[in-house]
Amino acid sequence: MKRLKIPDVTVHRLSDYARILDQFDGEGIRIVSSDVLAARCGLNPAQIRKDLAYFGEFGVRGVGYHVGELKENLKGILGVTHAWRVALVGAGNLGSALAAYQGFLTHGFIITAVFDKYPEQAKLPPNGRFPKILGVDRIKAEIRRRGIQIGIITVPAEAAQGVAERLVSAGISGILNFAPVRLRVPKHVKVRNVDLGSELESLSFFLSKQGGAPS
Amino acid sequence: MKRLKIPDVTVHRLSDYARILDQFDGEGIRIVSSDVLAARCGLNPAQIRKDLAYFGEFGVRGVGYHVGELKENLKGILGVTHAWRVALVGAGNLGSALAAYQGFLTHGFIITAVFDKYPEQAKLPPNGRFPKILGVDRIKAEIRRRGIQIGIITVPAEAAQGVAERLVSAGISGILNFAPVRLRVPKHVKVRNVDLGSELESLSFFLSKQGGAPS
DNA sequence: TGTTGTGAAGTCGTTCACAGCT
DNA sequence: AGCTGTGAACGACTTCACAACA
Repeated sequence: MKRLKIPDVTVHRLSDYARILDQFDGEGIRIVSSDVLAARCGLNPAQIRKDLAYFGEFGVRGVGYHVGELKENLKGILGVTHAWRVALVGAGNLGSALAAYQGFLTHGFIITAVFDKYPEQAKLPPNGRFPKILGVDRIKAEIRRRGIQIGIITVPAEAAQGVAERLVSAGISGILNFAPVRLRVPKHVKVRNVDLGSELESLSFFLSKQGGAPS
Repeated sequence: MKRLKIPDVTVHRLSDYARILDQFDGEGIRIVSSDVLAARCGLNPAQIRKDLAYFGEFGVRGVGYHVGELKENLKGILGVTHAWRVALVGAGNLGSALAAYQGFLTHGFIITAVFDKYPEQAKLPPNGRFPKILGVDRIKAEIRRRGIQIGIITVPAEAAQGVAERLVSAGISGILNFAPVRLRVPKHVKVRNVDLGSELESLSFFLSKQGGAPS
């Protein structure tokens, strides 16, 4: 086992592996080879072995990997053996949807607080299982009080940097940012950007090249 | 101007450049150097020059780039000089929010049709500006009739592959996929995946390494 | 025998450094 | 003099190919 910087792409693939192993597990498959796993991910088998090699030796030569065992190992590596508490800032359309979106729960992330600049005006999630929406001025206090570790930013671009600073000063060091801006944060803070506009523009680019010009 | 394969990362950066040039434009800045632009993006200046060099020579040596001109050029390259018509499949929490989300419009993407397996049960967007939700069985006919070019998939993982196939058979060749599965599509079809769970797991990984273990 | 784990080779994207223009 | 455009150097990630081994 080596102590190296892990490439971002590797971490993302680890997520994929874990999800696919879950499926195999559900199908009653006990052992997989890197070949089979690679086919399911659309990757080269050596890629998988190299990714895993960053963290140890999980396979059995001549046999393959034990599905359940590898899955548990991956969960441990990803840090999702226990749930993380998440704060969501910006309860507009997108933010409210994420708060209501079940998808996160299965991955071990619990939205524990929701903040908005105008808590009264915020669009409420369709069901009532979510915490009351609080003003952004309460970010620092509530995040500390509730032991929240991850922040999701779904405010307009202009407000994103300010929110990021509040989150950081509240002690958060992981941010999932949906605003189309590059946040400036201390280097101990990890930011992942999700820019839906940019994703669509990327599709637009490829479609244009193929002659499928827009209306 | 060369005819090469453009790296995906380059296309994404072009989006960034276009957005930042828009900001400069708004600030009344007429000329930028690759240095200034790079600083704003957090990149190396040579990176920007290389990215642009895939498509032509847009700058003036000894001077820099004309903001408005470069911006228009980038929009042309990205294919966003005219609006694209988009279909959204899956009107659950996430899908409804995207339908209601204004962010796309500014980028020149118009959600022209929304489909769901159970159109009556689907959560309606908060405002009434959006098309009636149609059954997934009408995908092919409606997409063709309305000349839709891009599909967004926000259905559960199990349903995503089937939806992708319907979209492709309707003639769509660009898909933005929010379901956590690798879609199998013909190679003329471009798929961009947005996996929110995986993004959070990636944050989880980095937080765990830093000792900020979850609850 | 079959499949892992891994050094070496290969590929692709980034950064350097400077020639070429304005 | 200053900044772009670009070949060459570099670095990072991927794939190959095979030794190690159950």
